[in-house]
Amino acid sequence: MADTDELLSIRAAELYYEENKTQDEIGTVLRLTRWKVGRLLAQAKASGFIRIEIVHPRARRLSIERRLREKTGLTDAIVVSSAGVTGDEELQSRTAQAAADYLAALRPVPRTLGISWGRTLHEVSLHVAQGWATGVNVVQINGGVSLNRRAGTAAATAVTIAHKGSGAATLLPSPAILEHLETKNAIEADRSVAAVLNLGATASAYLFSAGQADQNSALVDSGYLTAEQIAELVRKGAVGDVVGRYIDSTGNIVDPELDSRTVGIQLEQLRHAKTAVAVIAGSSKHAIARAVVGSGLCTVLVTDEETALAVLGDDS
Amino acid sequence: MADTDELLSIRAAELYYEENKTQDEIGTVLRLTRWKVGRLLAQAKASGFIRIEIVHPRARRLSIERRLREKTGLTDAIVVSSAGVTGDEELQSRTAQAAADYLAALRPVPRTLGISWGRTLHEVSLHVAQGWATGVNVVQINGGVSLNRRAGTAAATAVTIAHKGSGAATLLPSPAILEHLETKNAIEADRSVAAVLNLGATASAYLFSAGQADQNSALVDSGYLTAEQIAELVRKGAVGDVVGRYIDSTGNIVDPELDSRTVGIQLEQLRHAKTAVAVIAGSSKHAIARAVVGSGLCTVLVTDEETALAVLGDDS
DNA sequence: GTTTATGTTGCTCACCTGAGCATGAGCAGC
DNA sequence: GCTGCTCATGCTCAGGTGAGCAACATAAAC
Repeated sequence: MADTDELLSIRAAELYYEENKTQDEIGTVLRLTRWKVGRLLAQAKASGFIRIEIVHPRARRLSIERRLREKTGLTDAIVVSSAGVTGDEELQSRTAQAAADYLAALRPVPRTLGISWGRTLHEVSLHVAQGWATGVNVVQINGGVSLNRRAGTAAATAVTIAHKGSGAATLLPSPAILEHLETKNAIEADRSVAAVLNLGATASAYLFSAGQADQNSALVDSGYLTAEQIAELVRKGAVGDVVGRYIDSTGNIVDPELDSRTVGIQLEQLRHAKTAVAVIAGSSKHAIARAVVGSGLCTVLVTDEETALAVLGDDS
Repeated sequence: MADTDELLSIRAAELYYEENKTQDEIGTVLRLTRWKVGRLLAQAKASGFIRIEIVHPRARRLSIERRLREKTGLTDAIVVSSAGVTGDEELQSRTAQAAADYLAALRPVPRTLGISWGRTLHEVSLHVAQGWATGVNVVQINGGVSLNRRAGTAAATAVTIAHKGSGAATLLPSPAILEHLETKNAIEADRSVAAVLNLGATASAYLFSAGQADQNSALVDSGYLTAEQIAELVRKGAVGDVVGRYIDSTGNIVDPELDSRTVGIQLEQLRHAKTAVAVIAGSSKHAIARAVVGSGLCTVLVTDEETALAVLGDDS
């Protein structure tokens, strides 16, 4: 009986969804009343036999967003669908697009926006809509200019976002990590750097990404850290970095000594920010995404479907 | 504008399908009238952004069935969905199930049913419902008893289907292919064999499968042909076999000499049958399925989604 | 400036659909 | 055998939704 009903509900679903017949017509075909058909259809939906997917680069997964808001303390969550996606490349592009859209729709429009840098943020900057704000002040919140050609993109990211928002970019003229603590203290004390750091601390919103702890990290690429140093950090429990600071799965700094030589905003400042938007996408960033959300480093998470599910713990 | 509308239609679709909101509610959220929302939704559907899949082992693809009936001359077509399928194994099992269901629902119920043998038909026999007919006569239409242990299943297939239909099985006591033409003529002339062949020729319905032309063929497994012989047949244009007879993509016999040594129903008899049900599933059988349908060897095709699309020529 | 062709918008209406409710069959316990 | 319970069934009714239509805006052509 239950078996017959299941089969019937599938037949009904075929006629309803694939042939666009009305429940009444289906009733005639299957010799059922239209109410029975309605109930079978409801049953098919409830049993999960009907899968509705929105296949579009800019499609979002609202149900996952809701669950994220409810289960974590996030103010907001943006989850892009990964239906029909081919690789991590596209996933990150979609997520960057979504982050750019979110930034443009953010209310109140931030007067001062603190941003980090990296491949993700750079892509976000490319997608930000022209005229997303009027007179915004974009401030870098972690060091990274110079050192090699990659650094150019860090500045470009800030400048592009600022320009598209009819504003100005304030760059942080400092390396991300210094070799000696004294140098770091000295550079932070320098007026030009201190001023930028102070401005960053007062930003009305933050937009940043996170890096996974492996040899593909942007910090390795940029020459700030070696693959060996990363391996050592991983041994100590590091899952990734936020604004250049490596954290473990609970959100704590992994290596205080290294951290003391890192120039930029403190994680506590991010934790206390009213609006901190984290953009994290890709299968390699599940762990760091979890750590960021779990330790309250952001109030808003922009991510992809799989990463969101990992944060929710649905991948077990 | 078209771009804005597209994005809007995606947002609307998300709210409609994922959040189960009414079009009116969506209108309020997106600041649109409910008619505009309705139109956006229709547009999203028409553009193919909404993909509705019925995920169930026994789900069928009615739209493909309809296209098959229209584009080819088939009386009927059964296409099982391959949504969420893991391998060819499961695909064939689903298709066999569907074929069994079709047989049970066939009207008028066949008095005499001619069947071939093979892995596919054997699986169909397992799925046929108890009591699918009352007093059916199941006749083998191509040779294959004895020769090795595999042959046992050929008899079992016929017996099982007959038994479940409260009837008797009539086996064809002959090998599939004989080495010498004289032996074949002699065996065909034998009264016990001739009687079965005559009975098979008068069957009110036929149920058969088809084999691909490669070394995995059942005819190779059974020892009737060697891998080299198959290779030679392929060189001559063979795409597969139906009731032991190898055909090319246009449905013509590839090797008349070999064919003359093959015992069983003639292809022309199948072509003139009022009801000839072909059960063909799996990625390796696309070519033979195409040949069977294209040359009118069956009036009904039971297959899987991918094979059906291949028959329709949608894989180009 | 006027006209015409085209596409968009908001509406009416008829139909489709889901929720809630009354009915009656089937069944276990007394 | 009767009672009370559960559950499937068919119905009423209150929305929800799509087709068709008239009004309107827009833009190209005259």
